[in-house]
This record gives sequence, structure tokens and C-alpha cells, in this order.
Amino acid sequence: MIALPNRDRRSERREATRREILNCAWQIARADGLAAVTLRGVADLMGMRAPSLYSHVASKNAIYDAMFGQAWREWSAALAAAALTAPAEPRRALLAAARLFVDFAAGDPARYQLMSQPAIPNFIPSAEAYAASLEAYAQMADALRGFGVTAPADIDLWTALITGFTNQQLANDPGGERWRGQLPRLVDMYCDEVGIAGPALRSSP
Amino acid sequence: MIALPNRDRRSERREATRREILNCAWQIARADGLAAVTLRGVADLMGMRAPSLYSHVASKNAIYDAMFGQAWREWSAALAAAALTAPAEPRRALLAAARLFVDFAAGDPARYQLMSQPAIPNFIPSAEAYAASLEAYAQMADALRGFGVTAPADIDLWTALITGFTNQQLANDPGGERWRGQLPRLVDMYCDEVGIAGPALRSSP
DNA sequence: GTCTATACTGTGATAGAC
DNA sequence: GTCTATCACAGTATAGAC
Repeated sequence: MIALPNRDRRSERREATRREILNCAWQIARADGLAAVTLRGVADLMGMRAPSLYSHVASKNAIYDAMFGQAWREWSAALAAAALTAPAEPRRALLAAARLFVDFAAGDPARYQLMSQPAIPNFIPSAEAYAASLEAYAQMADALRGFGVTAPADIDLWTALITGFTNQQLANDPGGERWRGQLPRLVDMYCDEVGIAGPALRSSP
Repeated sequence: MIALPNRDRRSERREATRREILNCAWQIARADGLAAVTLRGVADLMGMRAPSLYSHVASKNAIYDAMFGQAWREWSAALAAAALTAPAEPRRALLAAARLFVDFAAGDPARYQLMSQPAIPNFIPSAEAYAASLEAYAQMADALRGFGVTAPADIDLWTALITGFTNQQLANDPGGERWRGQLPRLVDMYCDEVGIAGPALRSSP
């Protein structure tokens, strides 16, 4: 009988290289933009030849795909960490969530660009990676449900409002406050519309 | 003394070829997406060789640039044709403008993708092409001013709301009504917020 | 399993002949 | 103006060394 090691060092190392590939890709994306990620560039950073990457990833789009899923999972984690389930002050909680999203996007524009399709030509997230974004959506929907918002239309309204503000902020005033500064007003508008009570945020941002 | 022709047939023909290049590029973009536009593809459609295009266009990005300006001028024309200066019923006018924008975007997703940066890697609209988008912005701002909306923040609010709805509609329910159908509600929210009077649209869409 | 060398295809772009 | 030829660079497929 052969003693099986309780840890598979081989697959551990394999996972580590895969992670390193993603890290190098992120590094390039952050520095020079998403489109600047090339297999040769990633390979250079790793001290490898470009074709060698195919031992660990199926294609370049597979790298984007993994990054896409990773990005949405990071957002889910950030939202969960914020623990905005404060039913006592729903408007403040929603404002915090909105600011969190804008700041999350502004903190890594390349990441946000990848999250909001269609950033890369010919890249369509796989069902598995897309599931990560759906989970983040469900997470936000849950939070809204905690505030009494259940109608799908009301949830659609929220997503359109927040992403609209985020896109405008990043595209026209990156790092500024032109739209971000209006978030209290936006959250008030939304809460008034969907019937979330509480004191207005506008006067006391 | 040499008789100068009163029309420059040469430059007329030159302009015609340039237009044809753009038309072929649009044709490809509409059929297979913006990224599918290839110099060889355009040249094929024109019965030319790819390098010959450089006699009429400085680069591939110059083609995108011309398309960008053209797209925004088309939107300006569409908005002007709508003649939404109906101060009697501002809410209806704004709803018409909002629907016009969503439909304009949905009518040619590739065009809208190009209008909303950053659609193509390494493509940044030239100052001249960008001016076309600024003019469209000024046009909308003028219309809003006609309804008493003058604060820059209020105009920013409008753009974020409309583009947010449009993006969500195209990305998650292309050709549908999921967000488009909520436009009356959105316009009401906006008008209530910025102080545009009139009967609510919600009940009578 | 992991990496390399080589090579194929397609891209935007340039040079120079006609 | 348009052509042919060619370049540099991309993603990727394959064969084989270790």
C-alpha cells in the first residue's frame, strides 16, 4: 500500500503559478490599461516564454475571465465587509453602499472596466465567472430587501442609478467629486421614490 | 491665364472615397461589432488593398475618430429634429428626449458603444471629434435651461440618470423594456428633484 | 506536467515602384 | 492613388526536451 501525502504539493504549486499569472496581468492592467495585457508581457514579468502560459491557462480570454470573476468576488467581499445591514438608518446605509461602489470603481479603473462589459473585444465572461457578478447582484438585492425594497423594478432602478453615476464620475471627472458628491441627493431621490423612510441626507452629508 | 474650374472635382471625389470608407466601417461595425472593423475588411468591401486606405485616412484610429464625431453629430441632429422645446409640457418633453436617447442607442449599439468611451483600446477621440460630443451636451443643457434647469449639478444629474438607464438597458435587456419602461418614473423623479412642475407621468405614460 | 523553440495567421503600418 | 512587398507585433498551435 502506498502512502498518499495528505497535501498535494504539485497542485498547490500549480495554483500558485496560476495566481501569479493573474497578479502579473492585474499589474499590467493597472499600469497601462486592460488592453495592454499581452501574453508576452505577462510571460516577461514571470520570467517565462509566452507559450508556456498555456500550460496553466487555456487562452488569453481565460485570463480575463478569471480576472472578471475575481473582480466581482472582491466587490462582494467589500460589500459584505461594509455590513450595511443597519435597518435603523437605511438611507445612511444605502449612501455608504453607493459611495463604496464608486470608490471601489475609482480605486481600480481597469478592474471596473473589466467588470462592466463590454470592455474587451471578443471577451464574453463564462457562465462560471458571470455567476460571480450575479451573486454580487443578489447580495445587493438582499440588502435592499432588508430595507423593504422587493419590487424588481425598484432594484433595477438602483443599479441604473449607481452605475450611471459611477460611469460618469470615472469617465468625466476621475478622482473627483462631481458626481460622487451628489450621492446623498441621489440616495434621497431613490428612497423617496421607493418608500424608504428616514431623515433626508442632503442637509447632513 | 488658365481658367480655373469653379468646382474642384478632384477634392469632391476625394471626399466621396472618404465617406465610402466610413460607410464600409459602419457596415462592418453594425454587423460584427466595433472591434471587427479591420483595415483589410474595409478595403475588401471597397475593392481595394488595405495600404491604399492610407491615402485617405491617417490611421485606423482616425477612422474611429471620424465615426465618433459622426455619431455625436447624428445624435445632435436627432435631438434637434425632435424639437422638444415645448415649455408647456416640460415633463413630456424630457420623457421624449430620454426615450429618444435610449432608442438612438438601441438602434445602433455599435454606434453607442463608440460614443461612450472607452470602447476601443488606445482610441482617444481627437479634440475636433470630441467637440461634437460637447456640442451635443451643450444642446441638451440648453433644452434643460429652457425648462428652468440651470445648475450644473442638475445637468450632471440628468446625464448620469439617462446614460445609466441606457447602459443597463443595452447591456442586460437589449431590445427590451426593462429599463426603458421605467423612463416615465425616472423623469418624474428628476423633475420633482430639480423643480420642474407639471402633472406626473407615471399614471399616464 | 512544465517549459522551450518554432511557426502559422492576422493585425496595423511603412516604403517604394508604377 | 493604388499597388506589391515587407515589417513588427499580436494570439495561438504544435512538437519535443526535461
